[in-house]
Amino acid sequence: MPKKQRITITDIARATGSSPATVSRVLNQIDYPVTPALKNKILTAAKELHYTPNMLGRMLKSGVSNDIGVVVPSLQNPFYAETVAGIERACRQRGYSPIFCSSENKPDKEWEYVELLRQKCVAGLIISAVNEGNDDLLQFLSEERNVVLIEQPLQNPLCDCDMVVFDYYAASEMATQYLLRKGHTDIAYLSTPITRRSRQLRYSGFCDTLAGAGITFDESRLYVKSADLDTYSDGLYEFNAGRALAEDFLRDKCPATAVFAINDIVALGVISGFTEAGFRVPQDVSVMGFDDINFSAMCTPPLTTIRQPSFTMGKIAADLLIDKVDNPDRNDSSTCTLLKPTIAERSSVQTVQP
Amino acid sequence: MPKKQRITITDIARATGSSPATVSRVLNQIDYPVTPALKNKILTAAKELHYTPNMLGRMLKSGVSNDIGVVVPSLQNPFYAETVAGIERACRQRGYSPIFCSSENKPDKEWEYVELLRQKCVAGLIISAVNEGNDDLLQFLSEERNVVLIEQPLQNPLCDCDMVVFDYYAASEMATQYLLRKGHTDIAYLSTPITRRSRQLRYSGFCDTLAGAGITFDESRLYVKSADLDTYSDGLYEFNAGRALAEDFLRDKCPATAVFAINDIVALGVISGFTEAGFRVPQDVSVMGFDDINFSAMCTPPLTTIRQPSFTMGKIAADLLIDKVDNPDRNDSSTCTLLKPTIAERSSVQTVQP
DNA sequence: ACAGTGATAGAAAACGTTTTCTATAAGGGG
DNA sequence: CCCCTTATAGAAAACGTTTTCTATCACTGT
Repeated sequence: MPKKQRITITDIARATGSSPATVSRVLNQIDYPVTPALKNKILTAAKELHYTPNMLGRMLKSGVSNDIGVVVPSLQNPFYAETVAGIERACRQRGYSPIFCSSENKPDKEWEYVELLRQKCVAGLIISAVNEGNDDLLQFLSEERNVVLIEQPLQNPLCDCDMVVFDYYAASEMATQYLLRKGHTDIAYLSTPITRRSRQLRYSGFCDTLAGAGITFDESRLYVKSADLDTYSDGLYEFNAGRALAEDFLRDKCPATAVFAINDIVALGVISGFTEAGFRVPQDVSVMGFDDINFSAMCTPPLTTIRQPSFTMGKIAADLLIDKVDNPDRNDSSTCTLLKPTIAERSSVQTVQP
Repeated sequence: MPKKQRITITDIARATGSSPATVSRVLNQIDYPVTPALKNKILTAAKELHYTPNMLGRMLKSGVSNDIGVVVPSLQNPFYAETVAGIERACRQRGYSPIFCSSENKPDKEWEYVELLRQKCVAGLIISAVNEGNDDLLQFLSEERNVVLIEQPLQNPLCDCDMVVFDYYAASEMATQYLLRKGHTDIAYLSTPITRRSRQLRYSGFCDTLAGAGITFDESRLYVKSADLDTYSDGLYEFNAGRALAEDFLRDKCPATAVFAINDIVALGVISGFTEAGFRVPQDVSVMGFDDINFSAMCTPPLTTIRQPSFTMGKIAADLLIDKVDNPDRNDSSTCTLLKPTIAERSSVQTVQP
């Protein structure tokens, strides 16, 4: 802030008749002998002049800021909001500041932000990458040490960097098995386009589990509703897709006892569509969500869904990254943490009536 | 990032046999005569050496970063998530980067972040202040030029700084009038503790409007549920309060035809509580929300509520702030933008049956 | 008495920019 | 032929730190 005049370390040196070097040493509590008298004089001077250190100077000297760059698709999506909260928690605890950027799922924006953060000399970077991103990004991820990839692995196997990702396949397996256990053998899969890797994993986990139970998934039970990506705003885009999917489903005369939605927001849209058409959830049809965003516990009926520990993911990723940042000498090979899902059993899935 | 070795402006100067000064001038497209030949040589060198500017150096020189500090209570609360999205949009458009901090509604954290952001030499600050904050903060807000206060005004009238706030009183008036128009004369007010100024305004708007219609609000219809602030996590705290409030309300034998909730999340909790007890919304009791978070459109029944343009608020605040930052010479007096509410009429409020 | 040591503190360099100031050459007007 | 301007470009200072390198003491042990 361009105040009247900022107090610097040199001002304090002048005021106390000492030197910037000594002031710096005192203020940073560095292990260096300074007479208690002078030390006190400096400390009180700093206090009464209202000295605030200028991080810029410090950073320039050391070449690295104490910021952690974070690139996620959106801060409005509650799923990422939780992740980001976990990241912020870990960063603040350890003396770092996160800088958040919303890529809006656009590869070019994503890359733009990565470059911006690099210019700001962030100490490290956490990124939930748009599917394959761009080539520069892939190269960057492989070359750069202080990077952690979160949420989903990239498809490109070349890219080796630290990752903290969900076990989407296992999660989907778990959900499907739950539905089977509840007696559902006729399950529809409702989704927005299955493009991101995380979605492919979910879908195949679903199909494979059915197959394992001796059920071949009838492709006619796969409902996919595309939508204009330009209207992307995490607000209602997926919710509306869910409503449209519900319509399609009902137009086919409700051909299943349960519906597995690609995520909670779509599930909410589906429930909305069903309710509006006079179908009750779960009495007439069960709905299974995916993610367990906060609101899944708040809606009516509360959503039975797969819990992804997104806060934890953020926390772990940030802690891992900061460990690397704080120990620049250590040079372990990349790790890949796979986060296990749990089931949040609530009221939108019912045991099928014989 | 501590890469092998970062390319600096000096490297380019050396590579092209010129000087840092000239390189800087070329790269920043400053109006200064440089022979086209040299200019080109520098530009191509910069490109093939993969030069990335070091913002730190630039900032140190100018004394100000191109960051905008933002302090809000929470990034998980969808209300602030939207605000923050508006702020990010405006900042990026104009070449600034927002730095978000979650105060968690704690005055000491709030102040801590303000100080941190000052150390980072942010160009300006946007803050949604916890009620009265602390004294240092009040002084800071009055003294500092590049600050914009959002969401709610402070109680202390001394504090003059730019503001972009909601007209909570008018909003509450509007909601109450809507309920009256729908035939509700017996309205209960369900709230978490009415501490923040924004809540006091809402409550008095409600009471005054009733009084204006010749109805004196019976204090027994005011339900307030406190909760431990330590367990504050925007996730479920207010939702659970809403559920508890619903219980209290029903224990009193549902003494009103409509319920006005302090905000949408509480309203969702109230609806959840009602539904669980077998009361239908809106057939048995109407519920009016406040804020219009995204999920209010997604729940069942969709919530009738007061729309606060939170994205717009963020956008306006950021634009205003950046205007001031970009014109350091201009020195207008403080402005106060009052954002007008609208009503989001959905399905949780019914016309009262005669 | 004298070199060696430890305590204390300042001087100066460095980080990567931007900007002011100075320097060189070329050209034009007298 | 000299002075003044203009075009061009480098030198150097500056921003606020941190850190390395010196410098001055006052001791100690011999």
